[in-house]
Formats: sequence, structure tokens, C-alpha cells
Amino acid sequence: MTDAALSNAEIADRLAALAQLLSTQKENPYKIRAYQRAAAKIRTMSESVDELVRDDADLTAYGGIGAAISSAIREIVLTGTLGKLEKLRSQASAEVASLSKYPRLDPKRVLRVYKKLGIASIEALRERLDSGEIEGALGARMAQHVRQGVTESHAILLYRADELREAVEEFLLAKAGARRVEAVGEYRRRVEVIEELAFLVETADFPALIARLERYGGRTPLLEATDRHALFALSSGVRLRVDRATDPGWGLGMVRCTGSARHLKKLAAATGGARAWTAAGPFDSEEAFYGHFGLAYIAPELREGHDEVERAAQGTLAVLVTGSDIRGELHAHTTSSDGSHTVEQMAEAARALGYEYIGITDHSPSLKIARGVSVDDLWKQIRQIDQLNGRLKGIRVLKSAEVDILADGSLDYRDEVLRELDYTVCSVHSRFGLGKAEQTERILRAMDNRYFRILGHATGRLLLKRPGYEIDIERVIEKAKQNGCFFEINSSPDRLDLSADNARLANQAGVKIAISTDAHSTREFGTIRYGLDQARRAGLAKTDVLNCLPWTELARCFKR
DNA sequence: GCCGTTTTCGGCCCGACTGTTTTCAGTCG
Repeated sequence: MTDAALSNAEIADRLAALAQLLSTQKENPYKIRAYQRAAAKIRTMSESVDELVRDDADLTAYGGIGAAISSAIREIVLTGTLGKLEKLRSQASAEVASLSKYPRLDPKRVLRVYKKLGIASIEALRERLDSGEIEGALGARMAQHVRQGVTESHAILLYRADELREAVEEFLLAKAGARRVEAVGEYRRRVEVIEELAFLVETADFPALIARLERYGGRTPLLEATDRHALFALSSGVRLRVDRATDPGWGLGMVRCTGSARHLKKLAAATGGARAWTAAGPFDSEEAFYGHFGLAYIAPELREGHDEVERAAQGTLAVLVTGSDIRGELHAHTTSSDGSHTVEQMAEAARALGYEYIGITDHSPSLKIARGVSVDDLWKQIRQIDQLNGRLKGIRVLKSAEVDILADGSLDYRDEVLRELDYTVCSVHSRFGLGKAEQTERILRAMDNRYFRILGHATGRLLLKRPGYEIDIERVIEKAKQNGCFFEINSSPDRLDLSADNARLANQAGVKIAISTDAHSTREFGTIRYGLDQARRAGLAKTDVLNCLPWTELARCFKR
């Protein structure tokens, strides 16, 4: 029995290392994934797993932890090690064993890089990554994998930060003596990838609050602390920042802690600087603060230092789109392709959300893996939707498809079929490796098809996984404007594509944008909040958003 | 290894295409 308590991160690292070693053997891949899942679960827990074990708690109550992993965790906590792990480690080659310190690296892929480039160490791996040789020889995705494995990355997706925020906030209020807590920083600005989860807190005893946070998830390393802020390394990787509310009144602290550096600089320039802020206070709210300096309230999502301060002074800030402005969904899959609910189930769910219409956009034939819909089956779906519209009250089902843009820029259904649809969503799903010029030409050619309406997930990026294909977005926007085509903000939390920056560009060019979920089940309609976040960051008003229009007006937009 | 459960073992997507491949792993939704 050891006395030193292990942090959740240290326990998770051992399980991840075991998964890593198992993956180099002919082991059941589902077993490997089980260990990885359990490790990930432990990293997000606010309770100390070490304490849970010593208190004889039932770990199998947590999702992803069953009898075997539960006893492995007990062994780790009580002996400080894991026999199975040590055994595999002693049998592994030096190259593989040395990867244990990098639990995010996939040994099989690393070994491929080693072989290809004739190297055998992490140091060499780093060098070849920095020199661009890995990307050159093995592609962008491999380079991305290695980069995330060897560099200390703190980034997490916004939707993961949402879960984490709830847990940390509850901990601060219930266990760390905070009287008032609010999330601030890039999280509150709804930035799609978060490196630092920040809170403004009001407390009578800040040092005690820091001490309590150091016990979060067993042990959370304190990176820096002053009498007004503290920075921690959460076991899930992301940084946790806590700022003590020092200004009289809550409003000024929220302004200071929410805006980006660029926003705060522009704000200071427009209002006489931070000294003037303190002198003019206290402010109970941010509205009071902005109002005092003759500025309209600036929504957190806009506080990036674009032109929001000038606009707030002129009174020309857009009234940002909100969830209640959304009248329908324009990108949704069903059991006809790779969705898990039928057309009727999706329609019922859309109606329950108060939507007026839902477009059914199943995949086209080329996308085999998603069971793309044959021409015959699309005809059947068209007739089925006609029947459904005769029967269903309170929701209109739109006939559509997510049509593949083929490598040569042609669309994956013939015009005679496309003509029968109310509109189309057209997307690139193949040949991501084309060069920027070719990829751009491919999309421009597709937009010349008279049935092209909405460009689906314009860059194909998967946040923290894949950079997306390269396109000249300005040329594509220009073409869309000429040809009466539109964009979507795909709300899938790991796409968010268009990005806020690209959506801002499209909007400035006067091209309307759909906020779509790409839902593959009724549950996924809920992800629209992430698309709304990015639309608001792009400064979109409801008049800029395609699916804020009633169907009659939308139908006019779709005429070409 | 976990889960759910028609409570004892099967499912946990998956299948065609791509590439600079040296005979198959990675990739796309």
C-alpha cells in the first residue's frame, strides 16, 4: 500500500499506456478502446478516483468502467503500478516502450513514421515534424496526429468544455467556497476550440479556494497563482483559470475577463483606458458599463476586436441571431442513408421543436460508406415525402439531398433528378488531397450547375483531427454571390464549418447562410446551438440566415 | 473489456476507393 495519492490524470495515463501497448499486439481492438474510454472518463471526473478506491466505492457505477478495469484501477491506486502494464512494457521494444510518456500517440502509426523516415526516437520524431518531413512523406493527417501526440496540447472542443464548465462551476460553488461564479474568456465568447476554461469568482477566501481546486480530480497541478488569479492544469488537458472579482461591482470584472486582448485594447482606446473604467464604476452589469461609455451592449461572441467597438459607438451592431429565430432545418439524414431515424420520425421531431419545415438531405450514390441513395430510391423518397406532406400537419417536409461534388466538379445525380428537389446541399466527401487551385475549381464548376443551392461544410475540417481541404474561400464566395448559391454553418461540434471568420466573409459579401445541424438522429437537432454560436461570432442577424425565413420566402431564394 | 439484456453472449458501423503502395492500411460520413 502506498501513501502518495495518485491524481486522476496519473491513473488515466497508466490505463492509456496499457491500451497503447495492447494496440501493438494482436489484441481485440474493442478491448483497447475500452481502456482508452475508461482513461478518458477518469480524466473528466471531478472526484478523486484515488479517494473513491480507498473509500471502497463501486467504480463500476461510472460509465465505461466494468469489473476488469475497476480492479485494474484498484491495483494502480493501492500498489502504485499495474502488473499487466509492467509486464507488457518489459516485453516491448525500446521504441514502443518509450512512447508511454505520450499516451496520445498511436504506436503503430509512430512505427510507420520511424520506418519511413529511418528514425527511432521521439526527439527525431519532433525534429522531422518541425521540418515538415512527416507531412511531406506521410500526409497532413499523420502530421496532425504526431503534433498532438508530442506537443503539450491543452485544446478541447467547445462542447466538451460545456460539460467541464458545469462540473467545475458546481465544484467551485459547492466545495470551494465561491459565492458567485461565472464562466468567462474564450469559453464565454464561444470560441470553437478552448485552451483555457476561465471563471470569474467572488469569494471571501481566495487562497482557500485555490487550495480546494488543487484537490479537484484527486490532484490538479497549480501552474501559477497571485492574490487575484490562479492557473491550473486540468487532467483533461485544458487549462483552468480562476480570476478573483476585485473590482467593486460585477460588471467590470466580466468585461475585463471576457473580451479578447484585441477587444480590450480597442475598448480601452475608445473609453479612455482601464483607469477610467475603475474611476467611473462600480458597474453592477456589463450593460451598465458599456452604457456609461456611450456604447451599445456588445454580446460576448463579438468581443474579438474586429469592428464591434466602433459599431457599438455608432449604434450599428447587428441584432444577433438566436435560437428562437430558427424556423427550420435544412440538412438532415434519415435511415434512407446513414441516419438512424425515418423521414417521419425526423419530421415529427422537427415539429416538436416548433420548426415550420425540415429538409431531408440523404447522401447521394457515390458515398458508399454512408449508403448513398440510388436514383430509384430517391424517387421513392420523393413520393413518400409528397404523401407525408398530405398527411402531416404543422410541418413541411422538403425534398432534398446532400449531393456529392465529384472530383471533376459534376454533381452525383443527373439534372432530371435534381430538378425534382426543392433545393440541394452539395458537399465534397472525397479527394481531400487535391491542391488548392484544383479543389477551388472543382467547387466553382459545381456551382455552375443550376441546381446547386447550398455548399455543405465548405472546407471539410474536423476540429483537432483534420485540417480540411484547401480552397480559395474568397473566390468561392464570389461565385456563390454571382450564381445565387448559399453556404451553411454545419453545427456538428467537431466541424463548425463555415468557421466564424469565413461566415463573416460570406456575410459581408451579402451571401445568406443556413445554420444546419447535419443531424443523423432526432437527438442531434440539439447541436444547432453550436452553429448559432459561430453565426453570432460572425455577426449574423436573423435576416442573414437562410433558415430564419418562412418557407414562402425561402422558396423564392431557392429559385435560380 | 463494456454493455444490455429475449440474464449469458453477441455487438461494439462499415465498404469502396486511394495511394507512391511494394501487397495493404488509411480514409471518407
